[in-house]
Amino acid sequence: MELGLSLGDTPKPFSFLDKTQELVNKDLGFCMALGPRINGRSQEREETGGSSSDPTIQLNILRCSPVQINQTPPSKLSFPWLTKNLLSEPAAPPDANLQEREDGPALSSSPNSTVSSIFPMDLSLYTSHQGRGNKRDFETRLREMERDERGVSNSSRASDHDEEENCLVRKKLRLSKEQLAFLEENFKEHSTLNLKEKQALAKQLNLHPRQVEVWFQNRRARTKLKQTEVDCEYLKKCCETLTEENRRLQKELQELRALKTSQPFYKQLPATTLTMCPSCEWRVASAAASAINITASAATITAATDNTTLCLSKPRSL
DNA sequence: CGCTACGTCCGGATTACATCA
DNA sequence: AATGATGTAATCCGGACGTAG
Repeated sequence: MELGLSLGDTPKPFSFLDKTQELVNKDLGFCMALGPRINGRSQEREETGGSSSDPTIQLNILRCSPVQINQTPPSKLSFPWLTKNLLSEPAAPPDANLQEREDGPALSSSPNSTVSSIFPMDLSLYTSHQGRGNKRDFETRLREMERDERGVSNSSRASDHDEEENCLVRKKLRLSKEQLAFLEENFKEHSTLNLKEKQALAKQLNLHPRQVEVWFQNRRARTKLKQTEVDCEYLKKCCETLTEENRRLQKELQELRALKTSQPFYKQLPATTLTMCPSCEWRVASAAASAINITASAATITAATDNTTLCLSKPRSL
């Protein structure tokens, strides 16, 4: 289940408020909607990826040929270098910035892989140099390594791991513009990945599946954070509006109370108080009704209605 | 059928590094 | 060159869910 937070680019941040407009009109409240959880484990997504514990399926996926990838790509991308590079030896992506990243692991295509990555490899599977690694961390990495071993035969990665292990330096990967664009395009299509998509994406980007997974997790978190900020702004404005409304009504009420003490009978209301309802807004009528409750006896109202019929009549659009 | 252990994935919080002003 | 701010990749942790025994 997920919170019913709508996307910020919609004119109305909370789409479900359409159905509860009356509620919103009457009360300012914070609403949450519950809906089916949409993630990698949802029915339709999961069935494309198969069981996560099925190594056979993983192998079949990862061994697909470039042609297969082109036929069933995870996304309908049309990067100029994508098709070309999938079918040929990877050339450097059109990014000068990538040339500067040659201090990292060099781009290398796996001799055992039929799919050449379109991006330079810059793995950042590192060990903790501050003794922060724990059993869980180790197990997680081990799991990734094992999965990679099952599905991806990439000798260069293994050597990179060794280098990292020896260095014991935590390096932080900076994804290239192309990698980010590629990930963003995929994220636009679906914000979660099943195993198949994750591995295919990792292979194309020459990253570990874990890195792709982490990127999607962080991306979802950023999206949610951004949306929360948008919703906060919306609620803040609602709050300000209602505060102002409340202030105005309080003032009206005070004026009416003052009138009541000085002039107990509506018959004697000055004309100025009657000019406030040329459009007979329900709020005005409501304020007048409050005044009635406060000040008037039935007899007084009866007497007053002669002169103030319009103001005290039932609001038109209540 | 219910229970338990295990594996996996996710969200949220946090850390740590790279980059920029 | 030093430094603080910022962005973000990566980690940690707990919860939910599915599956096998």
